[in-house]
Amino acid sequence: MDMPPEERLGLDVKRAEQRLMAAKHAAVKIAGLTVPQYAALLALDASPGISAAALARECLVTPQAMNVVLKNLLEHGLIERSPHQWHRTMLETHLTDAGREALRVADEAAVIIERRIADAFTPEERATLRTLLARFTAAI
Amino acid sequence: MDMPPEERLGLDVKRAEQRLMAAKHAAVKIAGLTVPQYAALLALDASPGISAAALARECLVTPQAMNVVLKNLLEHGLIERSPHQWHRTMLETHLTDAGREALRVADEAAVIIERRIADAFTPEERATLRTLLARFTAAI
DNA sequence: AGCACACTATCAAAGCTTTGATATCTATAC
DNA sequence: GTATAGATATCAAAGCTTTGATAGTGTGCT
Repeated sequence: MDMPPEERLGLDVKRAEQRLMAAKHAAVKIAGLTVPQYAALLALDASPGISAAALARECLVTPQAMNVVLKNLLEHGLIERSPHQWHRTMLETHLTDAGREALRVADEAAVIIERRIADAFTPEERATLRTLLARFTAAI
Repeated sequence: MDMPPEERLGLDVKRAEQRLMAAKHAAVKIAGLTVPQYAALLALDASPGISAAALARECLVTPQAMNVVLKNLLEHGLIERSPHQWHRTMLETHLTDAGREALRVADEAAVIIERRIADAFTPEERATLRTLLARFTAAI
């Protein structure tokens, strides 16, 4: 039960991620999107016609979670899903024009945040942070 | 729309936090707890009788979110809440014996993870990581 | 051909989180 | 004494996430 908070690096990572998510949430909100929706649209734009399962892997969530996100995007008319040619068990997902527009607006705001973060570090510091975080992840 | 992923540090932080949460989730699960429940019990153990609102601030969540967590803990008999003496609008929250035991079991497993992470770095590296993460947070 | 394995989608349950809105009580200022 | 401001709890709605379970479909091995 005794471990000084100074050594609990988990808290620092969590706090950083929490602040990042809060900022991104506010940013993409102006496009009427949530962060998971923005992430899905971004991946969808890079890989048109991708399946929901593949999209889930890309976004590091479970297929069920992605399903809910896609359901909401569908209801808002930002994507459309159509049955695949031979893979009858597969649904092809594509952005609609409204989806592309929402993504454009959201990405504009989101990039501002990422740029502000990136500019706060020198290239060497960025590399150091990435290396340390990679070791952090690997240690778990 | 164009920003090379190499410069998007947010992804690295998110991945690290995600892996950390997954590991902690598995750890505290053996005590029948979720991570937010574990965090609440930990803070509750450090500050007996604290109010739900104060607990929410401690755990960096909204009072509503904490309310749900406490409701579940209450149903599982891990905490008890009683009206405050003069602050009639306040509820004092305390751990039950079952709560203390669950916290003990969960913390034992959780500390193993934090220790494994801490041991993956030298003290200087730990300090560097904390500094960089602080600047990361501040930049947002 | 037949069978096992892997992948896809989807339903259900449980839980966390947020924003927004309400009601009550305390404390401080006037 | 009253009024305003701050704090507390709580209801409701919307959304994300996980684990568990079900069912159809494609692929490759025997």
